[in-house]
Amino acid sequence: METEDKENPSSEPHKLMLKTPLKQAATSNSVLSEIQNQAGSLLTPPKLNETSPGDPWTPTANLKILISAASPEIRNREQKKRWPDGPSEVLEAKNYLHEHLSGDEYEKSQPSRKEKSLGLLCHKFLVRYPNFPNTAENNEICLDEVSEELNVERRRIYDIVNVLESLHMVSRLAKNRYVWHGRHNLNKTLQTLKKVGEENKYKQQIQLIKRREYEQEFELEDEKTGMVTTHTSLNTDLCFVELPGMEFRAASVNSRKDKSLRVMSQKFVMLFLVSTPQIVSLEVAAKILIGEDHVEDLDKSKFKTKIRRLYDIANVLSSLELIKKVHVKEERGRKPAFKWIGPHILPYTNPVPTTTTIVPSHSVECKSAKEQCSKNLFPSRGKQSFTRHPSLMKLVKTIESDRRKIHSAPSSPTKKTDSDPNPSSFPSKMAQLAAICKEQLEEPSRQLKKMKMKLTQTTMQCKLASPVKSQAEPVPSSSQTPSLVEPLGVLPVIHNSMSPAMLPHAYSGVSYAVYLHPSQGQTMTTYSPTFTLQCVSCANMTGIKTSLDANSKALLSKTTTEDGDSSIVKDDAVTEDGNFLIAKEKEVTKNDNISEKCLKRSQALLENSPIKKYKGNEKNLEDALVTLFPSVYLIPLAHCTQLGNEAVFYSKEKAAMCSSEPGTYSSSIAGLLPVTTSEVTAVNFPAFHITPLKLMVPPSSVATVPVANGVSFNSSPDNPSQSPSSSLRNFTLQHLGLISPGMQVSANPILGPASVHPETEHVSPISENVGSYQSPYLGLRRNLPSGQTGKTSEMCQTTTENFFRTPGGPTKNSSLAVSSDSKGVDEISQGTKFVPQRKLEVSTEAKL
DNA sequence: TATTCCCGCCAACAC
DNA sequence: GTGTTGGCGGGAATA
Repeated sequence: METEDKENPSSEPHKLMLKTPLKQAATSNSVLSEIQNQAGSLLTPPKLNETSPGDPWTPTANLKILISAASPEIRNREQKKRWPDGPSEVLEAKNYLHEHLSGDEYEKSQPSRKEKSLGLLCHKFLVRYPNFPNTAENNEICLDEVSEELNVERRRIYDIVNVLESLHMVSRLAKNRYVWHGRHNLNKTLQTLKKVGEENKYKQQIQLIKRREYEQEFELEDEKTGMVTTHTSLNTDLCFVELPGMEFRAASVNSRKDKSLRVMSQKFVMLFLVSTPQIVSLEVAAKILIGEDHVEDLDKSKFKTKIRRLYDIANVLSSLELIKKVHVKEERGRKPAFKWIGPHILPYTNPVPTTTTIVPSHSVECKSAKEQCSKNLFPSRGKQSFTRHPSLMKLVKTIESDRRKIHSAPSSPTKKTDSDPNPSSFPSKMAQLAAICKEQLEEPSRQLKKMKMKLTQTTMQCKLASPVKSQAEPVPSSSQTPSLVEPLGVLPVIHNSMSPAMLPHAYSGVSYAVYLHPSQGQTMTTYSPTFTLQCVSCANMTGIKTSLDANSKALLSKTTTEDGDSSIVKDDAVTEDGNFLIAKEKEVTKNDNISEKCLKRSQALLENSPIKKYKGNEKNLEDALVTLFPSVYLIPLAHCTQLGNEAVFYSKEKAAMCSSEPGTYSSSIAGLLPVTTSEVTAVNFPAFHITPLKLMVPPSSVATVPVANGVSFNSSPDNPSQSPSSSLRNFTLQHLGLISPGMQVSANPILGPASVHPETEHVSPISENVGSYQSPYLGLRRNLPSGQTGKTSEMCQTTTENFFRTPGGPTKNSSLAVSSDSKGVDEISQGTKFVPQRKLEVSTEAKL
């Protein structure tokens, strides 16, 4: 039963005409469709119901259309009517008419697939409406009308509208009627989607899938099919994400939402927003979407169907210029993928009192910011418009709570920092950690006073060296000099990879807060033993294993642009709507010259490690995902203080960019501050020689203080032998004063030799201290209940993201400079790079 | 051959 | 019962 025939009588002839075997007729229709569209719906039946009995699709009507299109009068009239900014459109129509009416070609040519593609149709659809419509005006959309004007089945309009609705560019008013919102809500929607995507750990899912793919490539006997297995699905079962005032009113919202195109679209977008680089292959997306739809039902046909739908969605998103098609080349061939070209959304960066963002107060801010999402999802004013999945409700509640606390002025960490540089004013947990550090280092309380002084000093230095400016500066190579800040000169400092904004402060002897970003738990940044800075989660061995695997996959899946750039970081930091920073997607690519054998070998080593026993324990894997805290940030406290009022923070993006630098060997998706061995020694741990090291560790990251270089940093994934127990042991021993802080009990018999970085030979003992120093916290972290920490991690995410945003906003340019300028490290480390990867090539193709 | 995705059947749902 | 909505998959066009 084709209901369209019933509900849209006038379309029936059209439909029949389309079905006609006569090529010419079909061509005419197609051309007419184009003409109608490009000319601004020249015929524009007011409404389908009001369409004149004279069917527009009769030959006579077609002729009228052509005449109308060619007539300036009619065109102008219609243009005024429908195209406020239509001159260009009229020109297009002219060209189109000229192109199609001046010859026989168009009659001979068939309407190609492209002409009828959903993407083009969506483009036509979008052209009809302004990006930012005047909300005061009537922006209603009649689907019948649109389908009529665009000369397509209404079914196709549904496809478009569903995707647009998923982005809240339209919302349903009533049957057959929608209201056009344009891009007014787009950023907010993307922001929300990103948050929800993070909450649902899509990033981890992607990595899990990639990891399994990788394992399959190496013929792990346990793997049977290429399909996603249950452990790849975190079973979040997302429902449609709403925005206030845009509650969904679709008829089938309750029954079909699970497989709804709009929900799929949202999930698809989430994948882009949470992944780094923001390239998502259809295969991975399909697996994830299927996974959430109960993987047990998965079969080939389901997969194919999902792929089809993803194509539909992707075409619309492409028309919206949010994504573009690329191809990911792998060993096995080319895979279709899409790359996010829309705004880079930094979740919940909407104007927040700057005084609330510097130091994350663990108990308050770190309850995190789902509230924003929640408020977006569910306006407090009204009732929910449709049944929502319980899990979503749960999520929303948490979000609401988090947001409330983020915006809670009294808990503002910045305030404390600004008003009182005294470390004692930090949140209690931070203070405790700092105290632990002090104790471990056998540094008396005088260090605090010293730190105060240095903070003050650094504040002045910060004023001299604008963080924003410095961020924008290219990072000098190893010879980089701390321009405005006097290096303490305690230890040699090599800045081949450090953020320029941080360097001066680093040299200034500023105390650094070591922060591990909880939101990047899956993005273990190192696999190579030679990583100079490694992020560690020793919460448990499972965590290590999982993160290692995930990271290896992340590395493997690093994409390289078609031109073969091995390190590309783009930054087009802009602001949009003044609401939040939008940075162009950063593409961080890894070196291509690392053989997979190395990876395999490393994995084999891993397999031999005690971690192996966890393999196959899917539950553990999932749990581990929650407990990973791989990213590290070194935050000059003075810097933070200084920048607090400027609402500029160190961003994980920045860190991630830095991490892309060869010298860091870090995953592009990891947030870390790339430092060389020397940097770590001299700068990042001034506490050992200069100022107290202050650990600002959110509750979720309590135990993770991963700062070290290759060898000394032996609790990293590349050192599987460094078990949590080892870390705990070291910490305990050190804490009890049984061993010195610089001592490290554990050894790395497995990867140790391979992990020797050329520079590590010159590593001072302090570096080693660093390595051992962090272990205690890893141990502490391990003691935390995984569930609790995982949740806390999430809750802290938003706050920490804000907090650690790079001064001056996204400053990936500087990172780009870093990449290009840091040849020293590159050269140094090249020989020992141990970055496993599966080379992926991304080639862009202009879809339309 | 693989990828892409148009097309329309037809079922769920609302009225 | 009628109309709306949209999941779904065949299969053709395209690469």
